[in-house]
Amino acid sequence: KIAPKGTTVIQKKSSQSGKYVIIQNTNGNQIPIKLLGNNTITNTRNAYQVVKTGDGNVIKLNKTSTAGTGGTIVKKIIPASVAGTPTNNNSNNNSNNNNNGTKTKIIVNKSGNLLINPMNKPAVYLPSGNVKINISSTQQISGVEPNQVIIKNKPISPQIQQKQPVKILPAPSSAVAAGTVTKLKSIQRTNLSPIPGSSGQTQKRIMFSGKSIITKGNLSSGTNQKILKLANQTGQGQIQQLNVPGKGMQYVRLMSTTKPATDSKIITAASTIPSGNSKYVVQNKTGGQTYVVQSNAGNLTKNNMSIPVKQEPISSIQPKVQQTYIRKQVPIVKNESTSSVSPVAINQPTKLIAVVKKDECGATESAKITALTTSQLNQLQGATILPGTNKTKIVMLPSDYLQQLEKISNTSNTSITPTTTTTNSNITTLSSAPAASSSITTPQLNNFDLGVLSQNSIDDSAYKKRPCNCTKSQCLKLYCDCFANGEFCYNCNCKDCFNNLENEDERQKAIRATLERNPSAFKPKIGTTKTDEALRQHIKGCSCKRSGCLKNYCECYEGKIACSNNCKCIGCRNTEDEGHKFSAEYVMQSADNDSNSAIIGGQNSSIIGENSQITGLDISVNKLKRAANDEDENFDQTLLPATKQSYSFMTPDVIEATVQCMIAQADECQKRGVSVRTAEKMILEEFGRCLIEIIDFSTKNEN
DNA sequence: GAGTTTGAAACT
DNA sequence: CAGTTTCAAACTC
Repeated sequence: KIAPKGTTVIQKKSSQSGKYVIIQNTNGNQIPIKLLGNNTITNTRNAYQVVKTGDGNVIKLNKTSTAGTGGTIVKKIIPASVAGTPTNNNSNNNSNNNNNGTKTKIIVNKSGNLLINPMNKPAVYLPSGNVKINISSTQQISGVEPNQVIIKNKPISPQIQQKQPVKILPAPSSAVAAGTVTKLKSIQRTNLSPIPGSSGQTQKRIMFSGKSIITKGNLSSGTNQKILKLANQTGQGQIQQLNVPGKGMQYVRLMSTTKPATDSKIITAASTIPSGNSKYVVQNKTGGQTYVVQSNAGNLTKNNMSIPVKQEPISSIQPKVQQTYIRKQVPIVKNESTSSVSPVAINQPTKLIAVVKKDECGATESAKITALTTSQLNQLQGATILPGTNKTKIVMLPSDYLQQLEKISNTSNTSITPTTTTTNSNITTLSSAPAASSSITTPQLNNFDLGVLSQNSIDDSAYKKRPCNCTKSQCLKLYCDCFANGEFCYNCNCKDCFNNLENEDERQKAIRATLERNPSAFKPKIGTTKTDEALRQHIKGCSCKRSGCLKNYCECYEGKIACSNNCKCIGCRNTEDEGHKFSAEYVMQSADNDSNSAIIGGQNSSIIGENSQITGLDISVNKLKRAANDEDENFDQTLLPATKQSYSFMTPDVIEATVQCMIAQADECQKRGVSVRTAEKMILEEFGRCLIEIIDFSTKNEN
């Protein structure tokens, strides 16, 4: 940080109370600045001195002289509580100061701003001409003791003071670029009109994690409690990790903003869950709100592209609905890069959308709603019971709890043993109360209570982030992929990990340090040229020497792009000229084990896999695969099926828009009160219409 | 799964 | 900015 202009360091001083730098301003006033913590006075350069404080701040001071023995401590730090009154008080027994306020002072005003009066005038509260230096409050910077100040020429950066849910723009992984990774993102909910009679209905929100079934409220007729299952134990006021693929770990906090609801319902009943579709629309029976949108990777696009889930401020959705829980996202770092996750004020209610987890045990995929009795709940260790009535409790369980429950149900004959009922809809209840079971498994769909458009719940793959294995970097260096992607570590195998919320301070420091080294450190490495959006290039280029840029050591190869002039590689074979060879080689190498093979091949690929319907075309699969990786101008792109087009057109925005249309259609269905089957049909037709538009657009817009 | 290779990141 | 070291992933056996 740069000291006020004109100041010079005249002495470095240590005392029992710490280290000081005595600076002299243009008026000859000597001002001591106490350094912080284990600060050190480091390099003395020719032109300036650099003072490094304990927290990593650097004060850069012009150096004109080292002479002088001044350095009278003019230490006048007025507590904020009393600093509101202009004062001339210099009570630190400094001989060079008097009490008439004519000497330079350092005061702290009410706002916690450090004021230095360099004009040798009486110190008054916020006088013009004073140098105003913002300081952080001691609550906001760790390691800063009371009465210590950090001098900054600018306010503390917002990401320190306010944790805004702005995420570092992650560098797109190669898999994402290929459009093949199952990815859960956010979808903005459309305004869904409430069902009449919803006014004043108290509702709760659903919290969820990628591995959880989350539901809440009591069932339509049962008196049992439901289980919310989260990845980790959590509860109101506690922070819960949510892994939002593509956005990394998101941390949410459950907070109560109102009294517990007397009776809340979100999922009231389940109908038979058909398979083969792509989404859940779960609606409050009485409130009329659509709460849950669940997509799965498998069906919507045939490319394992998943449907995002997004929060939306509740105020724009249902003002009359009383909000019980809100979601707070904790930021990673402030970044001007766009992010689909908008900052959310701490106390701003948000709409939460739940994801229903795939039943890992069942042969068929299913959603699960579980109900337990109080006695059972009391025996659930690790569960957090959220406020609710006796009839309605929300319980959050560790992610593996359902499995535990299933084991219990299979092995135990104690009172906790639940009655397991599996219905056609594969909704399993664990309850001793038949009423609850029936309420869950009723095949009747009441007023679009639960329109399940897809049976393919999201499995873990939808949340999979490649775990890191860092051992020495504490996951705070770019060596760590999680950190480099702006994500928290989650389900990783790292040691001494600091890339988590518990070490947010350290993490923020690391982020700042990384950005200091390279301001573009968190930006995508692979961008597009200005002239050709389709031509992706590694911005920095690789520097491979021995791999020929034909192995995943090479970032270009890993990103499935050819090396460019940006590269400094030696013996590169990853070029446009060798593109055919490279691409074919790549496909042959990767088809077997690459998860991306789902899109460009594989037995079950609906596009160009062995069972593909288009294999009859006079194009070999390999040629298609190869061409999909080529920029071969001689290759007839129109021969390509969705593979190529999907890169260009199935962008997140397009997918999001598509799903929005489908949600709107669902809303329309609900308004009309059509049957579920009709609703499914209408929504699928809407999906088809969207696809036609996309295809239409793609054929008209080659770029 | 252990050991080696590789190249980006970090450091000097 | 160049050279070296560190690091974690990719790769090999």
